[in-house]
Amino acid sequence: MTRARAIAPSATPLWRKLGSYLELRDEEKGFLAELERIVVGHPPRTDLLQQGERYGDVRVMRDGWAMRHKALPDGRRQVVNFVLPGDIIGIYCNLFDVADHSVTTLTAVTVANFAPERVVELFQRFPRLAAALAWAGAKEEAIVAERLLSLGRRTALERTAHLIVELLRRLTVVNLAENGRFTLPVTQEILADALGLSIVHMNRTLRRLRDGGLIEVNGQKITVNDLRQLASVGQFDELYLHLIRAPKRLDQAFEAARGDRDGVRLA
Amino acid sequence: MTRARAIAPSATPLWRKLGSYLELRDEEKGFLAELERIVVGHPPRTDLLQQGERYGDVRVMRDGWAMRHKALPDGRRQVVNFVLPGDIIGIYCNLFDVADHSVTTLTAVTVANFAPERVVELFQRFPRLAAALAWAGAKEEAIVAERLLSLGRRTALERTAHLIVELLRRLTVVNLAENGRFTLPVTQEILADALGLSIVHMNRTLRRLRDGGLIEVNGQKITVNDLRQLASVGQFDELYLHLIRAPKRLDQAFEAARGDRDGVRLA
DNA sequence: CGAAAAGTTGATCTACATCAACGTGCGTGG
DNA sequence: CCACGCACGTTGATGTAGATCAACTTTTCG
Repeated sequence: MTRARAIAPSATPLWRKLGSYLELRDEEKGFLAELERIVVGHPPRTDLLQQGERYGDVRVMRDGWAMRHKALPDGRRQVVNFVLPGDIIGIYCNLFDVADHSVTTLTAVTVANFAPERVVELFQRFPRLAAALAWAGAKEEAIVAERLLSLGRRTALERTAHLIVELLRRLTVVNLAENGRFTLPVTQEILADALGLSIVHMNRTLRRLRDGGLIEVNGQKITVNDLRQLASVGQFDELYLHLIRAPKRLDQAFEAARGDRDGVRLA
Repeated sequence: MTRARAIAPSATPLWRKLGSYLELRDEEKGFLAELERIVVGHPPRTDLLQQGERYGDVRVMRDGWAMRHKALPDGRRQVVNFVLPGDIIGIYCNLFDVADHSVTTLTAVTVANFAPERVVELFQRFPRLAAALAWAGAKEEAIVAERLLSLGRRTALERTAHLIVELLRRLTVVNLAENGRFTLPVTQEILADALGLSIVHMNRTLRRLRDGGLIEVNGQKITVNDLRQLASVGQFDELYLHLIRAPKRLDQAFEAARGDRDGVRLA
């Protein structure tokens, strides 16, 4: 852990993410800025959270990649999801005491830390933010459920194609990919652990996609050459990503509710 | 769908679930009772929600079993989780428009329905309930993540043992199991779809557990004879279930926050 | 520049899938 | 009341996707 410092309030990834669900008000912006006041850097391959240990502060990813993973006693490991800027680590930790998973950085990373009590405060004072966070959580679950479908019912080739398309879509939304090209700061071993494959088979599967001309890989750069075909191989249906077609949807919901409220109560 | 009727407010599974996180206040109880006012019955093997279709009302499971599942275009299917009394279906549906999964009843079922707008109202008026629901959602995600670990890294035998132990633990908490004995209203095909196995291999795997004397099966009744060993085979570590050791934990969190509030704000 | 980490490839093995057949209980209609 | 059909369970034979083992190359990095 390095460099703890205060920063001026400004648009952060979390801010932008929540801002895509609802028009943030000044007091909400202020609260978020305050939550993200303390920023800390961590080098690659550092544990931000360890399975079996107590939760500490809540963390907001500001920059870099991490992975959420679980391990069996004998060392077998499953990567549950990748943590991208704007994602939150351990938001409900005042309720769980011991972590059932680890979070490890993949790149150098900066995260904001705040005390778990602030979450309670947030629920009390900023219901709109609370709803937005709950929504973000639901979206994450949808991604994990889709990965479950992959591991349960897709072949190695399909899984791999699917994951690459998913990452491309997610990264494009946050401007971390363009022209089908993005950085995947991950070894084949980690990829294998995300897809439930052996390293060797992971390697061969990537090779098949490369040989088929669907993707190009050099170093950690991946380029998707034929998105249409890759998505088709992976049976990719982006329903589950719930990318927002009607932005500020939450805003509308809250507006509507405000109108209804007194008329409907205990009807 | 049959029998829509109003019922007198009383302890429902949802009520009991949230009540284990915090001491419900009268107005909170009132609101919950109102949410669950309209109760509807459905026969077994009915879709409560269909992948690809619009969400309708929010539903609270009151009685019976259902499953949450996703399908690939070619028919391959993955059961994501089992839905038990007290679980909520589609709680954030005012935010997603199209369902990325289906929910199908396994037994005859009664569910309560309410309009998605009520969720917004709940966030505005009852922050403690909102937090409790968010927590419940996080617990569900933990279960899905653990299943992901199973499909990715556990063998068929381990997965199966793990799932049986998990169900036993979850059902025991809500008094739906005793002495290691419970009803699993599920065909081997559905079990296979939950564990990412073929029907045939599911059958053989169950047989191995039976032959080993770890479980007994007749009809839909499962009896766990040797929980210790079954848990060991499944590498079961109940961390992820987050069964409550410190009940009313949320209560404490809210109490603490109330004290802090003014002193800390914008410190 | 040297060592460790990561990637690659071939040979072999195996857990699980697929195919095929048959048994069993049960609801329904003749 | 029987029989027919159908859903579900069971078991054996065989096929295969992906694991494991082993060796080697390339890249990374101190």
